[in-house]
Amino acid sequence: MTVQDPHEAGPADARAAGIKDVAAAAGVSLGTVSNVLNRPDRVSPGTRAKVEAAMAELRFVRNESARQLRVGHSRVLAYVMLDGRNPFFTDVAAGMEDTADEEDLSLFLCNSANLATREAAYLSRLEQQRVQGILITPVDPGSPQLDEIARRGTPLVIVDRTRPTASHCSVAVDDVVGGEIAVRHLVEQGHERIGFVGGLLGVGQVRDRREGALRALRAAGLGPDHLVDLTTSQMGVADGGNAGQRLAGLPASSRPTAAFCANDLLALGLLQACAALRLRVPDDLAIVGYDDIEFAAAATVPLTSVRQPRRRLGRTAAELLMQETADPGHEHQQVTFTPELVVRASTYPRA
Amino acid sequence: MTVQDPHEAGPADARAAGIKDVAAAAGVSLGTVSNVLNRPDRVSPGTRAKVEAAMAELRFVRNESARQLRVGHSRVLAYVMLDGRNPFFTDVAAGMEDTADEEDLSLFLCNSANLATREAAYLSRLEQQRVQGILITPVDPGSPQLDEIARRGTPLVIVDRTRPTASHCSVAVDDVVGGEIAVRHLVEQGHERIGFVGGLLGVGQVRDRREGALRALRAAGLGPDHLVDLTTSQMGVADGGNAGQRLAGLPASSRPTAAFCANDLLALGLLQACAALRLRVPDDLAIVGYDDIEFAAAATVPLTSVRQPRRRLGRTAAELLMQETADPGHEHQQVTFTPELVVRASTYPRA
DNA sequence: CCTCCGGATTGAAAGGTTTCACAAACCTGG
DNA sequence: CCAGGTTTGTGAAACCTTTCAATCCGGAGG
Repeated sequence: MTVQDPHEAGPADARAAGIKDVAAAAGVSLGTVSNVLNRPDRVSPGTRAKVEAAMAELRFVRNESARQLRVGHSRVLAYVMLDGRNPFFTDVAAGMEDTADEEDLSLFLCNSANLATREAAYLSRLEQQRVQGILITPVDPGSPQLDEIARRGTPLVIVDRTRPTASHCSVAVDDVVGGEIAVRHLVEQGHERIGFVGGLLGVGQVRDRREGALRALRAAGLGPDHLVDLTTSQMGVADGGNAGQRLAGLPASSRPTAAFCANDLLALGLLQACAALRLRVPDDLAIVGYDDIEFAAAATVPLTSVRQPRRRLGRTAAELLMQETADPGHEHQQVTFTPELVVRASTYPRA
Repeated sequence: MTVQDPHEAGPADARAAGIKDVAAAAGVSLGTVSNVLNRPDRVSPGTRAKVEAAMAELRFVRNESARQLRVGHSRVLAYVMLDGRNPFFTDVAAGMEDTADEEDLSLFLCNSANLATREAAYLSRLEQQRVQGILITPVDPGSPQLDEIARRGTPLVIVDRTRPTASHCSVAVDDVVGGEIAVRHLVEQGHERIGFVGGLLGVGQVRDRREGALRALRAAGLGPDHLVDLTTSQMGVADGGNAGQRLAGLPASSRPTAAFCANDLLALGLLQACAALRLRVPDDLAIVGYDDIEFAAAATVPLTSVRQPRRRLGRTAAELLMQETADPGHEHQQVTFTPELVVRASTYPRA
């Protein structure tokens, strides 16, 4: 076990040790060192120990590029997320991490921040890196770049979006059902005039939720005129507050007794506005949000909300990706989850 | 520009085209194709066009592993963050992305989720990948793994933590000052008995904030007995609510008129408890939080909070990393930012 | 017409690992 | 003591790109 330079070589180590140096130091061949790395069971305990000692001594760090060049693919998965600052996506990512851990893969997160150019740059870089697979919540689900990547052989799964053609696996949550259970709950509480607070969210997620709301009303024998639209330009807290102002300004005869918000930020803003306007929640106005973000439960009046199985969404997406990796010729699957309602104080039964 | 297989080869393309195939298709040499890729100015417009056409035709995707093997380093930066679900870290990451964009590098995010083993796995994988540099908010800033990585030559910058020895660059925010400005503000509002709500946050961040609080009291001629400790086990919303219960239970003579919380989640929990306990904020209890997360401003009573320059923190960390990459022999720098107070309704002047 | 020059292009080496066919050493049981 | 089998170790080829010294070519200057 002789080592070229046993003294703690200066800060600038001559050159990082490779498998070759380890082999020399341990007095074995290249192939043996490689075996220690990849099939330890094929090498006798004695030599294995020698090799491992040499690796430690030389501070050997395996060169992943070389390995990858040889074997053709890497041990990493990537999730290109739409908005890294939105807790929804980080929760989805947490689910993917669960699966990645099990498979002993690394998950790298890329944040496109809703910028098509940045998304494109990430995708291209990931493809060049020959990552094992890509998970993505795309800025534009219709982008041809997604097809090209899949065609060239990198497995790709679409998350929280769907596309007309079944050219990829995808996982999503049924937004129509989400809207339906939210409003059905309100109807069951005796509400008959319901405000819908929502803006223009990409790809008709808002539209679907509204559609579900209408369906629930219809099931209760109530027409579409029982849904009062309070349209917002964005989907932030401020927009919810704004909608609250407008709602409070309606004549008592046409003012809703309950509101269904297309996401929790809107709902929180609405809640805040109610406090300012001296409207009691849920007595004067019941509120249902969407997403069940952490702060929904922590609001001054804990918020009833439609919960999406975020973590499971991520888990399933990653599992689909694994399937596709294992069998490139498989049938693409479109998995749809059903959301559930979490009832809290903001819709407790009216007195 | 002849191509082996011009018909849209079936879904299973024989084998991905390499630089060699492109060269053949374009009727030029390997080196020329490489030049088109790396020094387009060295090749005549005519041939360049030919080569580019061939690349498009063959759907050439550069093999990053091979490139990297040759040149020795990659074009990616990584941020190993402590908790991907905490908006603080994702904001820091956004700042890093700014810098990475400018340098035309990719930033990959890794979430250690506060798990030392997962962090170790990511670090080791990143080192094997020969990433250009690592940014990290470590689970344990004292971990020797960090030193080893730096010693072996991968630039590494510590984010939002400091360590005793100056063996790395680091960026952090001055928590003592943060505590000081928070409590000074409360003292200026006339409060003389102040509750400190905080748990055991890693590496004495909580300790520093408390230290700053004491300093502010001292500066106002008030002794340490004017700080009432409400210690929590964790730092979540529930813990804040819990602290609120205890606070409300104190005899009027010793009950604080204001509370300084070590983070905004605690503050929001406390706020919520106050509503339930019929304590008016800020009249009966003024509240200052820490971090100024998005929901601080959106709370029912908007929260006064200590804001850290998150994005700038990330930006600066990445810049430091760039410096270290450019000049490996440079002096490590410890950059410290100063937080600022954002005053909102939860501490408006008492009537 | 020859030389020389500079820009464009070429060809081969190098980079670190994995893989695989093969050799060596060892063991088992007859 | 040997045949045959198993376990361990070897060495060279292959993966795809970049780099750089060398070559080629067309034209300017003599």
